[in-house]
Amino acid sequence: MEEINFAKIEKKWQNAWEKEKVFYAQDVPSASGKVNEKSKKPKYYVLEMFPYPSGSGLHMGHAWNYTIGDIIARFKRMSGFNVLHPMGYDSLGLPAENAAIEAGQHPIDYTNKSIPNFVKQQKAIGLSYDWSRVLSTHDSSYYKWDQWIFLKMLEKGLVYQKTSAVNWCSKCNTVLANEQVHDGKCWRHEDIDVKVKQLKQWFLKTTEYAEELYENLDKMDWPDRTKAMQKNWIGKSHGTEIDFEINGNISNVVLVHGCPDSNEPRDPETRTYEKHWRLWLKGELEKRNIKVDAPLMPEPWAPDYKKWKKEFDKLDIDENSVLIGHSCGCAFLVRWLGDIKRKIKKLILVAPWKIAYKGDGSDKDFYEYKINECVRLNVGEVVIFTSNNEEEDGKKSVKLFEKDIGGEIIELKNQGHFTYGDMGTHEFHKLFDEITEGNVWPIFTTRPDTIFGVTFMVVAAQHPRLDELVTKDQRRDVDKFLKKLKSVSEKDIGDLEKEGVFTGSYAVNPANGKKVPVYAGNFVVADYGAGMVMAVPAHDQRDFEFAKKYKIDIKQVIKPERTSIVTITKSLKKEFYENVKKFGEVRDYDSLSKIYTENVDKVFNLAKENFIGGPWYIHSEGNIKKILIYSKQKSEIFSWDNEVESKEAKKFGLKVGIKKEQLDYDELYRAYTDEGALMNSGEFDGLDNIQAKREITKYLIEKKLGRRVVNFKLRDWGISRQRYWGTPIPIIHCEKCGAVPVPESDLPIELPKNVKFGKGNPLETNEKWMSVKCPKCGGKGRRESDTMDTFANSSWYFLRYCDPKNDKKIFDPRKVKYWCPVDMYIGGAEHACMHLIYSRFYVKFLRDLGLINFDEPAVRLFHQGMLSGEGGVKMSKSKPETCVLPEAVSDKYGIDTARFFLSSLASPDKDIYWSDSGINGSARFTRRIFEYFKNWKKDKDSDELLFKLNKTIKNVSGYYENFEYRKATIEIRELFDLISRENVSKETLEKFLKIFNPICPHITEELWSQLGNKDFISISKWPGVDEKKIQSQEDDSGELNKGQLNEKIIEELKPIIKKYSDKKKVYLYVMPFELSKVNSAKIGKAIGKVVEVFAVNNSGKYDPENKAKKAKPGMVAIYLE
RNA sequence: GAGGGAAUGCCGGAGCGGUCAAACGGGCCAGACUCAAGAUCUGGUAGCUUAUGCUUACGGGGGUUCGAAUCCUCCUUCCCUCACCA
Repeated sequence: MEEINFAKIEKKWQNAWEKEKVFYAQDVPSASGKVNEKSKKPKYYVLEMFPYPSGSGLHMGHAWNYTIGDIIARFKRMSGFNVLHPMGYDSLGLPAENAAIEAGQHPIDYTNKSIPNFVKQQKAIGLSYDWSRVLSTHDSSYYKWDQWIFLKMLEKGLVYQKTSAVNWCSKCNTVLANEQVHDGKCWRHEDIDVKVKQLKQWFLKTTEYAEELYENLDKMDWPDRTKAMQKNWIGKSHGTEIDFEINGNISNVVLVHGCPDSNEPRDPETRTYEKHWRLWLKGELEKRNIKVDAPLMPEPWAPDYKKWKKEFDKLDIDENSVLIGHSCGCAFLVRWLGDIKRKIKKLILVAPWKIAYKGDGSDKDFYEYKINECVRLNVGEVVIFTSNNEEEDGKKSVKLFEKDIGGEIIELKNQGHFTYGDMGTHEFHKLFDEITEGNVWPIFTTRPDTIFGVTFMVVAAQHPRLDELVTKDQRRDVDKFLKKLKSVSEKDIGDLEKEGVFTGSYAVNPANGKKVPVYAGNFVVADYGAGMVMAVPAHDQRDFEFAKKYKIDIKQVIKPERTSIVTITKSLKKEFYENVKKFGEVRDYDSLSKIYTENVDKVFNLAKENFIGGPWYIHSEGNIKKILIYSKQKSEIFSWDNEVESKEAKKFGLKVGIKKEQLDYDELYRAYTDEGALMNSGEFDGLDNIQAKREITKYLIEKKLGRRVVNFKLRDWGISRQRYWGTPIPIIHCEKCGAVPVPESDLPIELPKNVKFGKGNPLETNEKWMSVKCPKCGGKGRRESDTMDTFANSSWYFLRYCDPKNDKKIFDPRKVKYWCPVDMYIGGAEHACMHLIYSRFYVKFLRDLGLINFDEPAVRLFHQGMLSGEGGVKMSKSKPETCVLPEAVSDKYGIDTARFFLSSLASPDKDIYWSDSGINGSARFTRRIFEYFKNWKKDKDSDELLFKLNKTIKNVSGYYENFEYRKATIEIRELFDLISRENVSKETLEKFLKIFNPICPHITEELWSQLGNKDFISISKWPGVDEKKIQSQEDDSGELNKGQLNEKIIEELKPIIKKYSDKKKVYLYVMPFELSKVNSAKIGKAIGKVVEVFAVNNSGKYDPENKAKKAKPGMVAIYLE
């Protein structure tokens, strides 16, 4: 057999396609608005995820990925679509930088060398790309628009900067996204432990779109698993946010009263201001378990520092004390603090007074002292209350205090000197709030129904506000715990035992006012929800374990109702039933119930014999509707109901009957997390817990103690990378103005070539690039040296393909409107959560910016499977021996043979293996085709062939549409098998080539020209289907021949009648239009039974078992009686 | 623990309640052509048997149905994703 020169054929047609721009998509609409020919066709945008061009080129696995898209692009193009099938390179980013460094080259040089190599290889596979649209993200004309989008997001408030703990890979020398960390290891370096580092980072507010990102998924035609993964990632959960008051580490509140003027109304009891807020405040605080010290000072009308000090020295003051002074009390308090030099949490001065009254020198010493500067250092927080209508001296005093100890001044309206006379009330809520500020912790829960079962709280060990909760006594224990925690590497977090430590603080359960301890725990995630959980050990397994470990109360609030239905086998049922009958006559359902009730023990024993497991119990409930038997050991409950079928049993059975003794948690080894009725929950007792969720939430909302919330797991996207090879973030840091956005007109900020690699961020090694003028004030500024995550580039590239060369705008919205969204997006499943969420986010942003008019980037998404080498070895470019190279395959078998072989292996979403013997089989086929064409002589087609041809065209079209390439190859083989048996017409051969073209473009193009065609088969019209040819053949085959329906029915009935010879009458149900064709007498005669025929839509038909619905065209439904 | 997917002859892999001992390919076996091998072509490839026959078979147990690889249910096993998410 003659050898076919595949290389020559491939080159020939690749060059011809290129020269004639065969695959160039026609751009529409043009700027002038003129509509051209191609725009009249429907558009189809098929896109494969663009690669990062590695220097080592591509292997067969990559080639296959692109081929998957190419087949559909070619099919669509022939089917009359204006197809956009572009290719580009994700050349800017970490992978490329790493590869370049490894190769010892500058990333620019490395990339510029790699891309042409990639293009060459891709062209050699015969991919039908529009090469005029190729783009590379490292091109500043591309990443200019990354920067532009960043500025737009900044304008819209979707960008912010914050210091945050980041994942740091020491090998990449950069920050990794959460998604890029697997098991505490870098996604690119499996040997590198990711470390936690604190850095100032730029973030994009992806959370702003969390709701839409989540909800839209339901409407999208994407693979279920991808949608499931994204849903999981975004993690929407509905719940209730409940306010817990935790008066954390306030060890006590100390109140110092002032010295009322002699003419001021005075309270005889307290010797201070009359009806003062002091008493009200004390009461309010004590209600909340906060200790209040409010000593009465000696002779307030003639205050003496030493005497007062003596009184005060008796009090316990520590770093968690809050000290409040009023009026002259402030003067004392500050002086005293200067003397004792102790640390306190907070100092609140209300209408402070530090100036002696004119003309009265007696207590001058009390007021006019020098404030010790250590006060400023020792006091955690200072707040000064004053009022607009305070006396001049008072106002002066405020300034004096503020000068020496600083603090926040709160000026209230018309409160004078904050006495009853000035305020008109003894309630001083602003002060109360100031003391308890931040003590309300909104806690997220999905189980508000268990609120009464809360017996402790757990705050994340990494919670930023943990310190506020730690009391003096517990400080040491907590520190010890935290230290231990840090020594454990993050990768073990999953296996970590739940551990915690008491913080010393107590929270107040808003439902019942009970105090519960607050623990710090290693199992609470700091940045989800509130970073603190309400723990219900009786009904949450994790909490349960924790409570057991630390011997915390477990309070049950849901009564278990454990039921499960197990269907008992027919034979067992029968046997059991026969035995039950021995106990009495069974006439009907009630009599059966009676037997059960009266013979509980006997039935019980019988059940024991008949059914597996034990020991057994029978539970009855008055009139027995069912017997419930369960095995305590297996903790399962079997139910059997004579009347109710197993299907219904589920509906009916679950709620009825089972009474289990209340679970005793001392004996219990696990929490009860299933449904049940509430108990120990006050007014909510007895409510079904599902209902209770609603009711308790409603109650909390009414009391303003909670609210319904939706919580997301999705975090904002940290885009900062401390790397060179990324889009520079368009920000200039000015000494005066802070972070200033670069004006749009200055874009792009190009990456400087002259940088040094090795330590830290290479960009910072180019001083010339770094130092710039501030765009705002013209002063000294430095460029932001962080670059953007590579996913920023790939989040919108598919839009740029529509208008890749536009240097005025990111793209012409009219062009994008025509082409987008992408109709078919093909890429690996590994991008399900990163790239595909980010690009959805970008699309939504650009839509809200008014640039595009659709919501999602791609209508359909397809994940291809992986191609492995012979024997299942993963192909890796770093291990050349594992790789099958397209050029090698091409030389030996021709690239079309490889395309055919891979298509025939399995559906493209499955993982497949390369096999040398397998491709031999495909090579046999391609050779046979060439062989046939060589010897072919024009002739007429047989009917059988025309039937097969048309049927194949019809089916294959559907197969290409749905990525069922394997089935396409099978039918094409079958068709060719028929063709090869005879000499067929030219038309048939041409049609055959056309449907074969998407998979094997080169050889079909070659054979097409051999048949004398001067045009390209690749853009020829897809063959039509002659339905008549298919129809007539099928009729002949007798399958659905309506004239023979009677015979068919007889044949069908014969075996059934044989089997059920005792039945007298046969009812047949047919489709209405077939009724006339069915002869009941004829059939009846043939089978020897009485036959009655009904149309399925006949409402008067006799059909006790509702069989009629089973009838189908050409097929009757049968009922025997 | 949560979610998603899967299980078919020697292998890969189609399978629409009846036309299913189950497409197609690979492998293997036999035959043809050859001195021979390869290539090519033809046939076979669950068992009994050589019949337009029966039996056993689509992970296992049950069920629905006149009829199940296909529908329901439980179980087992495997793969993937997320994983202390309150």
